[in-house]
Amino acid sequence: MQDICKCRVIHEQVVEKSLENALEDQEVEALANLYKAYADPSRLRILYALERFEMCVCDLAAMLSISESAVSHQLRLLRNMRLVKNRRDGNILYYTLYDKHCITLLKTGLQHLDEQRR
Amino acid sequence: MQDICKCRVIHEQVVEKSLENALEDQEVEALANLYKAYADPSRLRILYALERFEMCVCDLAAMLSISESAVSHQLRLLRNMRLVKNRRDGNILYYTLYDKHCITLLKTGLQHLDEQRR
DNA sequence: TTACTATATGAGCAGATACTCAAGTAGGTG
DNA sequence: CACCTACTTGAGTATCTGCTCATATAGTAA
Repeated sequence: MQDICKCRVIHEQVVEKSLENALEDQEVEALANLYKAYADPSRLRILYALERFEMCVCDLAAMLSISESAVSHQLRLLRNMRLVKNRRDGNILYYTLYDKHCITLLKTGLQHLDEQRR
Repeated sequence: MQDICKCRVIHEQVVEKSLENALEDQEVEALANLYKAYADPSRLRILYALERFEMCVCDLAAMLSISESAVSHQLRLLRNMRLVKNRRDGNILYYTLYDKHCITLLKTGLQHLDEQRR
């Protein structure tokens, strides 16, 4: 009567066990943010290109056919996520992947698509 | 003069080569959509739980503490992306992962976070 | 048939996201 | 110093997203 919970649970044990095993809030949040970083065509192209070449902002803008400002905004996000880093040479900033395992998730995604196509 | 392109390209060769090597529009789009499917805490929890248990909509709703309608919307997205499937038993729909490699991308993400923590 | 259960679906809305534009900053050059 | 270049940043905006609510549908049971 005073139980406000409207959940009608059909398989209570399953729900309990999955709650025991569930990821922590913080971890799920961080994981979702990681995927969000990859969940945009422009950012995917940036990461994919930076695997092969060190590039500056205007190079990336030319490659993507979008404004340098737009690229810069995306790079900030990727920087905050520690997926890319930059080094300064004069007044040009050269961007590269933060480290090698940044590309692992991208390749796993491509593989997933490839396997799904069959 | 009649060249409308405003791109000032500093490293023309790099831009050319990355364009040659670039992913196709369709492929990038599909890849971004795949990551989008994983880029939400509720969906991540659903996928993570379904790796271990077959669950119905109201079980998932109870587990996530969100409405069954919300779960159903998310499941539709995951179904469309071929990440989950269902089987009917009476009037209960039991959801499972579409196949084993649906969880590969999730585990790769978790590994990424783990390596980044160091 | 009617009534019920489990789920799906469409409309609507608040918040997030990806861009543009304008202004700002850091380093180089005259 | 002034001025330029390469880039960053904040505000504004159109679109997208994830939810709620109300309604619809598929199967069960009487």
